[in-house]
Amino acid sequence: MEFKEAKNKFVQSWGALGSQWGINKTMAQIHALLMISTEAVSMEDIMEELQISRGNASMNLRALMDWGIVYKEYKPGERKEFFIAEKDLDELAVKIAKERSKREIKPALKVLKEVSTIKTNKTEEEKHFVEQTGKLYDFVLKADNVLDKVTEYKDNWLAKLVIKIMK
Amino acid sequence: MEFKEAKNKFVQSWGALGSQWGINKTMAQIHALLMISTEAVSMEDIMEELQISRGNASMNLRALMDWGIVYKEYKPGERKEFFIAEKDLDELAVKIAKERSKREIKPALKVLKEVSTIKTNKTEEEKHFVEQTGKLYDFVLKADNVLDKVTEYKDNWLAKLVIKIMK
DNA sequence: ATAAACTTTCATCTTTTTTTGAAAGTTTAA
DNA sequence: TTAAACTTTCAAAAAAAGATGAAAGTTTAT
Repeated sequence: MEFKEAKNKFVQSWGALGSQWGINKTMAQIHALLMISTEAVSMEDIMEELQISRGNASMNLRALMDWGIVYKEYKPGERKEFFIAEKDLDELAVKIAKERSKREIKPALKVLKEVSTIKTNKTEEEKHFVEQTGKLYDFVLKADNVLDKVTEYKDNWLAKLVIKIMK
Repeated sequence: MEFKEAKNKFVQSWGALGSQWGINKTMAQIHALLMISTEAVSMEDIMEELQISRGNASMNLRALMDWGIVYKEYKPGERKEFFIAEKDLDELAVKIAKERSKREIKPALKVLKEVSTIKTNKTEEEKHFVEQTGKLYDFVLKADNVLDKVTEYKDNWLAKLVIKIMK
């Protein structure tokens, strides 16, 4: 396999993986592109490489920056903006974990807490509902705490976790 | 909040959470419905409760069974099929972890291995590509191994993990 | 074997998500 | 200022994903 083919395969696959996890394909592709680039890339080049429109590139780059995993960079003398990805994988994992916790897990926990604490549990059905959603709350809360710990460890959390879990 | 409202809120929220993680909304809603049901539910009742068509119910129930988190149940005397969810959360997590590993992580690893082992790394650009995708391969491989361990522990893996990680 | 009671399939329709591109907005240099 | 060089916004178009429902398929009881 030659370089260009490999590069393309990587970008496409990363995009496909992203969409299976609720991340827009183009966003994941841009991220992939930046991950393997040695230097900051201009919007023009991203558009060219992925064959996407200016608007699309702009919006997805903004989203990546909102996630805190892509940064703007200015080159002296150059008027246009360049983009660079967070390349440290531990840092990347932490950022993503933090963000998904904030955006999705926390709101879900809020709902689970609300619905699992209704007072009117007379029937079997209602008792079971309260019990089941309560268990779910505990479970999701624990899982979220693991994400927090990941954030805390920060450097090489995965390696540390692997060592611990492997006993 | 009364029971019916809480139930509806839970089903809707679970559906929304699902779609943020690449799981079709209706599939997640059916799963939510079955999770909180004391007894097996017929397709008819699912259609009625979620206001969806027969075809939709059929296809999503099939998908849930493919994931191994919903089972068919036959009631004596009754001709129609009833459905019941895996209610043990540890078991549920294990099933999902296993399935996503098989369907998504493993294929991604295959691609990462392929592209990170191309031989023609002459330029800086190519060297960096090989290095970066190689790191990604190691990282994803380790993360996937954690999923395997989760499967191995099976009972109360999350609690055990929490204890270990909290030191 | 027949028919009633169900379930599955899939071409087509609907909804949601993503993309486009041109106008509006912003920044910089002169 | 003005205008060139860029970026952002957003209404409209396109693409992708999901839902429908009726016909085909299956199972069971008689």
